[in-house]
Amino acid sequence: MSRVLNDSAPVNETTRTRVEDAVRSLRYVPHGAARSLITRRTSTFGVILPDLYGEFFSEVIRGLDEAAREHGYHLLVSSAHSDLAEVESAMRAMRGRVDGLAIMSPDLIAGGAAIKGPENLPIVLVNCDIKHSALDSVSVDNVGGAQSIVAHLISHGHRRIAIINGPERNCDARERLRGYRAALQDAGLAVAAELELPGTFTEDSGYDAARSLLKVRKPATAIFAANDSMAIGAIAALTEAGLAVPEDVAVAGFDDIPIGRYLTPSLSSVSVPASDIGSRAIACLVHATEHKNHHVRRHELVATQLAIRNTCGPHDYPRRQGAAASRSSLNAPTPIEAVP
Amino acid sequence: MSRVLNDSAPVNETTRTRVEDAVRSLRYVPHGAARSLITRRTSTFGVILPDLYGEFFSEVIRGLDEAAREHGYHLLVSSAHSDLAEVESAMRAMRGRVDGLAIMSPDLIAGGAAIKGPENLPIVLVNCDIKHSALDSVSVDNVGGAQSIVAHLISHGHRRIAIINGPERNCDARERLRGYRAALQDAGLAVAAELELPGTFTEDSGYDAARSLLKVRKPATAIFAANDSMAIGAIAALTEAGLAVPEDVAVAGFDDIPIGRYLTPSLSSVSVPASDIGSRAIACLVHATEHKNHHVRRHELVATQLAIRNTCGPHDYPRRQGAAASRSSLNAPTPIEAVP
DNA sequence: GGGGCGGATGTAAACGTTTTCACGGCCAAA
DNA sequence: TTTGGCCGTGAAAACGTTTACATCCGCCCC
Repeated sequence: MSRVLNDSAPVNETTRTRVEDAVRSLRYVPHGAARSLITRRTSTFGVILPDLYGEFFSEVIRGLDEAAREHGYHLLVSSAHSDLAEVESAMRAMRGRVDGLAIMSPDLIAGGAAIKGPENLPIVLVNCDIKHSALDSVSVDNVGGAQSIVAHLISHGHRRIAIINGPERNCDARERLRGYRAALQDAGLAVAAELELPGTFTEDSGYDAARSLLKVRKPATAIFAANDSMAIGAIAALTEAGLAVPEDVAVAGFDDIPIGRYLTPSLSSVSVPASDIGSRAIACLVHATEHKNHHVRRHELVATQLAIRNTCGPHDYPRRQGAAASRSSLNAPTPIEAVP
Repeated sequence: MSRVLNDSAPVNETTRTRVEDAVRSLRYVPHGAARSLITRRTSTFGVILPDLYGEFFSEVIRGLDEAAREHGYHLLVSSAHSDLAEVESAMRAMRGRVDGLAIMSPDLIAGGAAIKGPENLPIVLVNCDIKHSALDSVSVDNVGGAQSIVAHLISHGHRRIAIINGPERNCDARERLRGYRAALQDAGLAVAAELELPGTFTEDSGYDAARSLLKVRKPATAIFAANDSMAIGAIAALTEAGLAVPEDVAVAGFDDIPIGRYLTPSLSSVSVPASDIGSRAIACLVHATEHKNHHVRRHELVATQLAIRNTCGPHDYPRRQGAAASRSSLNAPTPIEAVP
């Protein structure tokens, strides 16, 4: 009987034990779908992912997962959705199976604008471009992160700083470009078109971009790559061309992938707390379901941190903390510096 | 009407369009739970994960996810389950929400033996210890992989080869130890207790193990670490002690984590096709559901590959393929060699 | 012209829960 | 003694689908 299982009503002690015995002997387990049908809640949040999720997304998923478990929810994942139609089809498939939806789709053009829940299903946009007023959102502070690290390069004395950009339609890439430009303007430096190179977030595209950058008349003394993979490719191209990093050209990336600290020289980058993104997305959904989706929408921006290492030059920049005593360069993660 | 949506019966063209119009105008979306209830299928597989899933597990999940999508299934994940009680509680929570279950729990002691589905729910054990006859299983060929790479070290002329082992209760660790011993015995070498060091799969434990190994009277000339993290820690301890890798001591790991190829010297290891594990687990579940769980059980072993790089010594071992022309050491993954 | 048949559609049962309602005791208060 | 409320329990409705069944109509064939 449901009353003993859920403590939903007072029940006599003798019948309680009688029911419990029966439950045990029949190996009875309540049926989730049937319960969801009448209860109108599933204790499950849906997650819609882009095609290829690498390190970053799997960290986000971990954050989602941990926070979901903490709040007593499960996760129903559905991946490989690059365009709006696919996302909508996935949303349709999840109707009646989830209490809320986290959509991660950084490549979606104006994705948030067109997304519409079937009824009043709570939806949180994770790392999507549009701050859609009807939907919650959690995003990385790409602008701030890019701006900080470019400012850091500027503080090293660099005046000609190039950027290797990400895909045009990717919102992260667009925002990092904005941050780059903002940092230049803050320092009174001109934005030069020949120093803004296209890229596709792949190592190869970083390599190609750096090579084409070497052909510019007045070469840059520093390169900001919009992600770490491209930074790694760029460094390969530079060293191949006989240039030393960071002595001849400084390099900085974005994402702070784990590999970065093991490279020689170790890669300066912008660290984004990926799992925090996931947990904050879940927090949004929990809050939304508690208010039956009648709540004021939130647009959260999670702060990045500078991960200053060796590819951006000697450490004349004031450090927040001294270098930790370490056993070897191999397993000595560079201390991370908070963005001011 | 369900007939037009599912094409389950012939329906007149005019009524079909009439229904379709209504569906569109009412923004109607079928309710998953209700459908599952009557259909007795959910198009969803459950995945039960251990607490902290790193690189390896997130790759497995990707494999699961891709294969599931390919077969028209979703994934319901539930993590943080280190003991049997927790796993069973998770299984209970999934009753009626999934058509099958993939359980990954390498730390479970004899886990498979006690696991029992509520009804006849298809279950596949992923990387668990016991080959339980009533349940399908997909596991890494830890024994074969360890045996291969230790044999490789032996082929380099090493006679005293140490192992840094993983946690006692971890089945991967136990099997890798077995493979290590088998390789030694195949080569007529004695198994020495002082060369088998405990570890916990962490970088620190590898560091500690290598340090204690240096105190042995007749030190080893090669170290096989049961995973890459410990290998990295061990290398740190060796270089700190003034020993050169691989000249003084050769080192090999297991897992082939991406960082390995970026280290200097790059880390020799055993590559396990993590995402294949996931897709084969899904294949098992699909096969099981198609046969209503009345099928002969499978116990699949996925083969590993040797990833021979620089920490195990000069390449006098016959290579299957020549070194690929590469731009730089940074982005030149060492070609992977198939296990014979 | 009637019976049978097949295509199209309406109807009702079923899935396994939760929740609401009603009922029967029982005790306290009037 | 009657009335009202409370506790415990059984019965029934509801959730939103699918499926099996029944109905109806038009048609062909005997």
